[in-house]
Amino acid sequence: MGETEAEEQTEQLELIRSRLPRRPRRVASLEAAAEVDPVASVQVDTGLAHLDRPFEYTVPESLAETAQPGVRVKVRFAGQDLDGFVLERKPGAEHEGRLAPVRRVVSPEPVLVPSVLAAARATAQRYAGTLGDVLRLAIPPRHAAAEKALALEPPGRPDLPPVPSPSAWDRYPAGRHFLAHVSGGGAPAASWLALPSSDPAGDWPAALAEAARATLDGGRGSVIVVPDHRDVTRVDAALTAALGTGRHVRLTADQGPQARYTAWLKVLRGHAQVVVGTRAAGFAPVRDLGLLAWWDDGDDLHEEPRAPYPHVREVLAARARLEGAALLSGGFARTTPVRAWVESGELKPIEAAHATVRVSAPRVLVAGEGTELERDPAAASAHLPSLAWRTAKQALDHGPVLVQVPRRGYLPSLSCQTCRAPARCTHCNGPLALPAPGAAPACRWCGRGVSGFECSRCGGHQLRSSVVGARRTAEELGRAFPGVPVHTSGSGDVLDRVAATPSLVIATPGAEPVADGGYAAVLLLDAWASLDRPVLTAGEESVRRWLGAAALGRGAAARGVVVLCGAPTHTTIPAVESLVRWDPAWFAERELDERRDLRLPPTVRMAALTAPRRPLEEALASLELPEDVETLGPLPAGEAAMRYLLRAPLEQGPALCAGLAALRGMRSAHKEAVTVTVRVDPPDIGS
DNA sequence: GGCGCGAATAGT
DNA sequence: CTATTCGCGCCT
Repeated sequence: MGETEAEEQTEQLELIRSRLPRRPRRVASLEAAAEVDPVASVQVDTGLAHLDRPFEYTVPESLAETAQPGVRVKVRFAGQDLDGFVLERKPGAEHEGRLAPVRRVVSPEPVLVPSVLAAARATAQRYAGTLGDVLRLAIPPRHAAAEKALALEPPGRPDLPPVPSPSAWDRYPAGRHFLAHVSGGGAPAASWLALPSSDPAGDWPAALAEAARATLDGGRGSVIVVPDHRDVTRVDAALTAALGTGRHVRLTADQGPQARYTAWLKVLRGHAQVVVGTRAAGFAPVRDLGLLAWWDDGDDLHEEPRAPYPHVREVLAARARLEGAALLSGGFARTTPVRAWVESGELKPIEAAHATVRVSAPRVLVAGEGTELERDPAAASAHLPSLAWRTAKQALDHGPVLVQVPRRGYLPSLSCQTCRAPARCTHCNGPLALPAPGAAPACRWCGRGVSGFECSRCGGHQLRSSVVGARRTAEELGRAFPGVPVHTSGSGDVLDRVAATPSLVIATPGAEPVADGGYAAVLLLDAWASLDRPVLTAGEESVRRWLGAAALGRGAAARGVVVLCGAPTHTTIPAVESLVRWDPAWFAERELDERRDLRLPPTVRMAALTAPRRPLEEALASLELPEDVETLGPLPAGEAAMRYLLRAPLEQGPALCAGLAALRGMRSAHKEAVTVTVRVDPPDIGS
């Protein structure tokens, strides 16, 4: 049979092979080593935590010129050909054994520049991760065709357009100082609270572009990181207005390999000195970096979802420190981490005077939950407070109206329709929830389905979903305002802009389209649901989303109105108050004070250690921790896994991370079967 | 992670 | 004594 024949063939083959002279274990480089600096220190991409360090190789004479620091190379490592970056060339080796030769220079392009290497190292340390992991985030995959197609030398450039005379920074007294300082080669650092502007020449993209222009006037480059693709488009347009064409590039993950690498190469080769992009752009190899800016610190898109999960804020701050560049955090709201840096003096506030705020920001009204619902049948059918309905109705005579609704399935918990008590499982008292949009309610702890719900407080039998999905809301609202065109913008289908003509725009947070001339009114629905989310950041996140939508409305001077719906009215809530007063600085300060009292991030450093019970305990036992680290837990985390939270005072953060990095190295070296996940600054820790 | 090496083990 | 397997440590 075929099988036997195949076996015989294999045997024969093996016989032949065994008679051939044995291949020497190490292929000695027949070629002489380079005369100058014959040793290269190479960061080899092994993917293994305990091998995350440089290894030395000899540089053959034929690669002497091309194997420069920063280039990609192929090297033999543990019997396989691996990729690596040349970190440096040197006359001699520290390694005492025999060195293998660099096998190939993949491309003479020095893609790993010293400044980016330094930032990547700092980032790896900050997050207890490996340099290899960070470099994978920082340097896009090579695209040979792009490398070949792009000219080596920068093209000649036209003069910069004149600087616009009313500045987008006019409303912020400290803003002009900041620009002058950057322009003069300094390294100021600031947290800027932006105000709404219906005029594109005065809005936040224009302000960021102006900052980049001031930096460029001083001979230095800029990196501007924004949360998403739509923001990139807006800032890109503003940069074109401020710099003309050819001075800036956009850098986003969704560009496709060739376009992305081409844009990145333009930065590396110095063709462009200004970059606008999403989070990975934070590592762009801009020459003579003068300014690192990011918009909307609280947007979770600024957090990289791949190990070691760095936040743009930390990457940019590290680069600013290492390169002596200015740092600018902009947003309508201020997050607690940014507030912490304001408090420590690392960032100076750039804020408008109260009088300016009153004119620029829209008027904010609060419609209580449930009140006035029944008086207007049209409002009731749309689940709108009557105040919100009347406001929208009036505003629709003057322009578009934005309705912000929470993301569908975002808060899937259920409550009693009658008394609003959280709905609990009759078996284990766990919270009831809709596992998926449209699915039957079930317990989040024991997984049992719900049959015949009865509220333990009032005996009610009706369940209420805290969140009304965007689609349903759109239909309901359409009926409440007959004859008005309705647009929706949400996950999957996001609108960039809407016209100044009357229309109803239903959007989820972060997907709100910009309206020409600003919205006549903005309705923020389900405030209660937003505030009640069981996460630490529920308050600041609510303020951020509300301000983000409200800032698309016309200012009070242009009769812009915002109605916050479904907010608790029986008590004052700081988040609500800060929106009404348009005072995000006050809220951030208050929120941070509270976190400090409770020893919660960002006033402490936290890390999560997640694994099945046994390896988790082993890992914790072998972990060498600085003195004041508290161990919290373990608590169940997902299926079959447990989680410890480690809490350290900020000054012991580096020591905590060093311990965690050592732990990962040890587990990697010992080939532990199960992975222990380490995450510094874990998101979604419960409140 | 993969591979080579040496110790341990089973087969002769 | 040799063939095979297994576990450990190293990788420049």
